Amino acid sequence: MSLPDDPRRTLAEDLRLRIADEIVQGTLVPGAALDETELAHRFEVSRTPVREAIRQLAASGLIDTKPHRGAVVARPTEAEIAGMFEAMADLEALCAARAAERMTGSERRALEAVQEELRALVHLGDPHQFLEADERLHDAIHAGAHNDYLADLTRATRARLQPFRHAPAREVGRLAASHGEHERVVVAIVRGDRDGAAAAMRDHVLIVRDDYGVYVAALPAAERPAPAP
Amino acid sequence: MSLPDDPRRTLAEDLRLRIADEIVQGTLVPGAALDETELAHRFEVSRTPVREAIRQLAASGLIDTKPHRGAVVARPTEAEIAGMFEAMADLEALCAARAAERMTGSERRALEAVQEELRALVHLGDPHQFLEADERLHDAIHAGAHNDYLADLTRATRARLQPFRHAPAREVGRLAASHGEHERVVVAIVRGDRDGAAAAMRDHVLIVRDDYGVYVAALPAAERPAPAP
DNA sequence: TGCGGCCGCCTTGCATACAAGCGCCCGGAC
DNA sequence: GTCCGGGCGCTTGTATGCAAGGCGGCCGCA
Repeated sequence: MSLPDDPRRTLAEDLRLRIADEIVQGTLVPGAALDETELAHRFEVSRTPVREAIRQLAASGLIDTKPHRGAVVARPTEAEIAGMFEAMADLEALCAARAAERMTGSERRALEAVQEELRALVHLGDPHQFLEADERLHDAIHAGAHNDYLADLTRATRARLQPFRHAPAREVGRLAASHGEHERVVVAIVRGDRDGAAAAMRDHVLIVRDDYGVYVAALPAAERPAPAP
Repeated sequence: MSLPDDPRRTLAEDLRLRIADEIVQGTLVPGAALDETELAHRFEVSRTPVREAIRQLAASGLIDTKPHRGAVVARPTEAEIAGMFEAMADLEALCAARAAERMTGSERRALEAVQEELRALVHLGDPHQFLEADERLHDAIHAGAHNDYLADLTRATRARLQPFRHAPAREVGRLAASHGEHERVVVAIVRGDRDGAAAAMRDHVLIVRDDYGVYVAALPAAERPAPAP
């Protein structure tokens, strides 16, 4: 199962990607402890590359570490999550605005093609495929902004919030609504309407945030994000 | 000289701060190689904590690493630098806008106090002290936005660009001009003028970027950032 | 019986030893 | 003379061993 997939990469880099994946996929839930020895055994490597992977993930914010006390999957407070959602709305809006100004013709066509895909997937009602294509749509917009640094920041923010966007997004009603919100964004971008694209994207992200809020409120208190640090 | 300053922190963390400092201060220039063994000797530690520090710095973007080929201080292309400046303008503008909306009364007064300090320092003409206070002004605005995540992103971006903002900022004429630009920002924030604060801050950052462009153009070709990746 | 301090285990932090990849240099051939 | 290929050295990547710090449990005392 855990053979060294790609001998070109280093073990530490490989582990970083795998652990990050387990976090954003939800296999490792926020608050879960990351035991170096256990991870080393699980991936059949020594502790050294595990430690390096953990350090990198800590720097990227996905996990929290305290000296001599180990690492846990980051478990931000409600206020921190709210702040990250707000920042994500701003960043995504910026990307959309820039994309509206700068996308090439073929980029705009590719964007519309993904949106068409999403339209089809709404009817199929498969949340997994839908979310995958949704990610591609956002990715196309980030790339269309033609600013790699901004795109990286936005993607990193999405990754950090991913563990908190998972469950609510699976509600069926959400798919169609999400598609409609995207429609406004895509139309504005293709038309070159910078401010419209930004506004539509911001609204979309803020709706996602509100959905998350509703979802959390329905959770038993023990499973909610920590209210205090 | 290099005694273990604070026994509470781990060596790796300490090294990370020290190396980051040498980069933003300009002691380690973009493109300089970071030899693990050499750093280990210089700081009188083993390679292990050095490696961990390097991994964290790589994750934060201050240095570049390639497998089996070591680490160098990040040396972004001209296009990448331009993109980071653009993103910084957007981020700082966002912070300013939020600060205009959300700063408390005492935060606004503190902001004005720093601006007063800067006014005095312009006349003294000491670039070092001026830049230090300038940093405090921006920091106060980041904090005033009341969104820690956004503030962190903005500060990280400033840190990454710091090596490229150093030299041109020392021109004497720049100080007075910079102070004037700040004045617009501070007045708008204190007044609660969200859009005005954002616009003024964006202008300020873009002027800094343009100054950098002029500075680079005057440099001998060999010392300029790489034009291609 | 409840509380506080001490001891020991388990985990992380650091050092060192070993392996493996990459680049450079030199030699040979065209 | 130039270009290609192989060996050597230096660097990074990984494993392992050892030390130190934190936390929980246990025991003693009030």
